[in-house]
Amino acid sequence: MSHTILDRCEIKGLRMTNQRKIIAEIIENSFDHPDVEELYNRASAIDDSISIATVYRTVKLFEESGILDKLEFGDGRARYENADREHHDHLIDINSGKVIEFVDNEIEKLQELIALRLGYELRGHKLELYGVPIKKA
Amino acid sequence: MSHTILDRCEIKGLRMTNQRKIIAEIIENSFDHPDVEELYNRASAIDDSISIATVYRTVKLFEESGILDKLEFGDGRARYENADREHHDHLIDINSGKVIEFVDNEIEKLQELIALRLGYELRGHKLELYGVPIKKA
DNA sequence: ATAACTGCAAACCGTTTGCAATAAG
DNA sequence: CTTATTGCAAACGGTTTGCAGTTAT
Repeated sequence: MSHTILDRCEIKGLRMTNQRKIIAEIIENSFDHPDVEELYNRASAIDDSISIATVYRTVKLFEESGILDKLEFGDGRARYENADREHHDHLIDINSGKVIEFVDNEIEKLQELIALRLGYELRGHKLELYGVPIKKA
Repeated sequence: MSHTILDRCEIKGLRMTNQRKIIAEIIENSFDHPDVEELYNRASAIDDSISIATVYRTVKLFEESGILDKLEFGDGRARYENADREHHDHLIDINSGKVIEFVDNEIEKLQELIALRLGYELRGHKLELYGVPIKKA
């Protein structure tokens, strides 16, 4: 990991307001997977005038700029994580909703093979294999 | 595929109203991936007194009975397909939203290996590898 | 200075639910 | 006949948006 989220925002030329800096820093230092409301709670603890609309607008902007990845775990809430990270997977405990990150070299290799296999077959569209997100195609 | 959706509903002892029969038959004969509103449109064409609330209640009931699988492609709308089908995957065209079904033996084998690998490591909870749904764990 | 950003509150959209009327067994 | 199911419309929860005021550059 070379640059912070803030760094990368500035490199992209995004106008860095106080609110955006706070949100960037919170995500930078969050190793769980807070949804937007939780981000809003954490941001409010630092600056209680921040609005949830701004949190929504900010994570959307950061995602569109390739700075964050949007995660959808099927519970109706979006989560965002730093896009500049080593590849890893997520396990979702269906009972508790808890998200666990993990890396498994064996699985890593298998995913690599799936991506390769798909990349070979696809052309012309940006596609995603449901379940196994493929970076490009 | 041995039994129709209707058959399996009756085996489960579900009370089969006209509305439910219509919805069951529409899903049985849909080889695209209609969302709930599209199911409602197709059902309305057969019986225009059917309400969208009933469609929602019915697909939920069928899913809870293990008759349908719920698919979430991250566009905010749920889709349902017959649970009694050979394993297959879905490709989502990120530009058009179109869903393409496919089977690839090579990928099939790799998924098998991932499931095996995960099943070996997990215990106690029903878990899902984000991206690669695992039937049990 | 001025264009982009913010907070607020209202709107949005997919989904769920309370209720009185209806239909399945 | 009895209980589950329905249609309707209102409510819900996560997210987006119009607007007037504020802030970064």
